[in-house]
Amino acid sequence: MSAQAQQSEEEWADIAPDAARRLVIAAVQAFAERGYHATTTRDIASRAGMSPAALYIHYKTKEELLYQISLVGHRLALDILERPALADGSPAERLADAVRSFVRWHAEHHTTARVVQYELDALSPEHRAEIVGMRRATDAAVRGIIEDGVRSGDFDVTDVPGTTLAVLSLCIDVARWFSTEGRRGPDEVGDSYAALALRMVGAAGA
Amino acid sequence: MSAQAQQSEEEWADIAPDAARRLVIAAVQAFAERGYHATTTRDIASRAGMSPAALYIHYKTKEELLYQISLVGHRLALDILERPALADGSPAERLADAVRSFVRWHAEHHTTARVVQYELDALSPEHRAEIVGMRRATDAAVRGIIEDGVRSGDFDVTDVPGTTLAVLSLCIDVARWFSTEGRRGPDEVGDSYAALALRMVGAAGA
DNA sequence: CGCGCGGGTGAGCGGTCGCTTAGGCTCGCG
DNA sequence: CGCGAGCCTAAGCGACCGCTCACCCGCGCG
Repeated sequence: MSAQAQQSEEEWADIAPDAARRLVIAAVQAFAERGYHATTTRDIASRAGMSPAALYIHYKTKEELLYQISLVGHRLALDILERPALADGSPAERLADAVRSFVRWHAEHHTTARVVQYELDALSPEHRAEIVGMRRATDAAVRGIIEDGVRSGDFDVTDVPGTTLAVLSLCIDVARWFSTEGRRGPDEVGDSYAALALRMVGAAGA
Repeated sequence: MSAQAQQSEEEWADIAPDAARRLVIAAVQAFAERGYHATTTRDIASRAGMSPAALYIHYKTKEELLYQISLVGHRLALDILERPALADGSPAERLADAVRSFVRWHAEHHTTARVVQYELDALSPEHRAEIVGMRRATDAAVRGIIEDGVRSGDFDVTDVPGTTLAVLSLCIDVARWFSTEGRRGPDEVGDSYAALALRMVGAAGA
């Protein structure tokens, strides 16, 4: 099994049965490559090694596949950001931690992240509303760290919501441009972005 | 005429005849709202107030409409960035200028910018290659300013290409999240982002 | 006046889409 | 052994897609 395929298997390990997992993995690849609307259910099924009809045994619609991907992805993103948000340590350490791991995830899983971050509008209104709620939580996690830093005097930020948005925006956009062919790997980009984020909040000595 | 419509008219003023311009404006709105693949030629034509067949009098295919939009948009983006890149003044002034006006354009014309920045993959391979070439030029413009700043000692940057990418990435992502309903207008976001960019390059006193 | 031409229409073609239906195979289990 | 549950397929339905065709209208001009 290729390293890529191995990684996909781990990422979606808790989806059963096997055929449903293969469909999700196939859908992530297809959606990331061509976008949700340009992907056909026939393409997803054939990537997963089955007939077009088999997809509908495991998922009611194509949109439900996207929802599944979006839900798991956002849950993971929220986990990644809330760990440093609730941790001990200086605001600078926690912000650096949050940005580093969030960026590393966007780089390492950039196919999944691309679907999660850029295909939101293809969700049904109900599913979309649910996901938007989770995104508010990720925003609150980062904003909390920055507020702590401002309160303690470690950060110098006048517009906290605006800076929060900018930091998150910078991280999310990694999914758009990151390529495994590029000069830097996920770890390098994560470290570099953690330093950039500290500069953006005016952390002393950054 | 609404302020929005007025702005669209100005943005595409040099496209003639009138019907072709109306089609471009309709296509930009439709592509931005639903994405290229989810937009039908019938929808574009009806927004422009004509029959589905009329579209093909002015454009050979739906993709040619996207190409037209992408080409004009990228030309404008390149203009905006190259003016401060080639101007006199300190690197800090020039970088702030470039980021401020680039961000302002992405906010003010966020519907156009969304199409220009996020529908690249829907272009034909030939058209895509041409646009990618223009994007390399925009990257070079910003990199030039940062290199000048590093050389003069005004900036403190170890990874110039990486930082260039991050600054551009931050600006481009404005098109994704900016909304006219939001708290800040294009000018406020532009000023705020210019300051953030100066911090990212470690400009003295930023 | 008649006539060509640029810009328009209604109808529709060939193809593909998301999804359904009818049926078949392969197990574990009483 | 029989038989139901779970998983899968071949075939195809109805809708809708990008795009084309045959035809029409108003206007400038010899």
